[in-house]
Amino acid sequence: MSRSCWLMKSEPTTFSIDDLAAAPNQTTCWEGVRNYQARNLLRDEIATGDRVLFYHSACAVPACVGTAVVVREGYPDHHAWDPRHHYHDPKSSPEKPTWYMVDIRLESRFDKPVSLTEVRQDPLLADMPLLRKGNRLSIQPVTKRQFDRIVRLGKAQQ
DNA sequence: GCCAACGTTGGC
DNA sequence: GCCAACGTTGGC
Repeated sequence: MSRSCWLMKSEPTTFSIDDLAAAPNQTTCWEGVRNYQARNLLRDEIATGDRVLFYHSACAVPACVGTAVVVREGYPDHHAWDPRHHYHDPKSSPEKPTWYMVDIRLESRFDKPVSLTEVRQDPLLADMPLLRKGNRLSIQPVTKRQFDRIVRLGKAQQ
């Protein structure tokens, strides 16, 4: 039973890896996913102990900036039930939750960001879903090999 | 700010 | 079930 690897996107203006580092226990719930494909991953696939590449999207330099570990498996995103919450969704209820989230804890911040450009230039990373045209999925599967490669590229000394 | 790609909604 | 309209994502 090996741990799976994932890439999770976040807009740094909304929630950056610095925000994760500053959070209590350097842990956060990955709230606000409102896409069914990503929801299915959160609910059914992502397990405690899985590794996560933390990716900054929609910013000046889109890049992988660190890693995290899943510390709590999929559970209902209760923010969807709160009418005053930004992520409110009337479709979802405590009886029949539509949306799920996991908790992740910071594992490492890279010495240097591994930019999208750098990922694109690396032949070992050519198959990453991140590079597929039009791909907007905010949670993506990553192979162990791809994960390890990016972690290596994020180190100051290689 | 632009725009391509994609997901969702809703009329029919 | 089809598909046009609309909203969102995210690189550039």
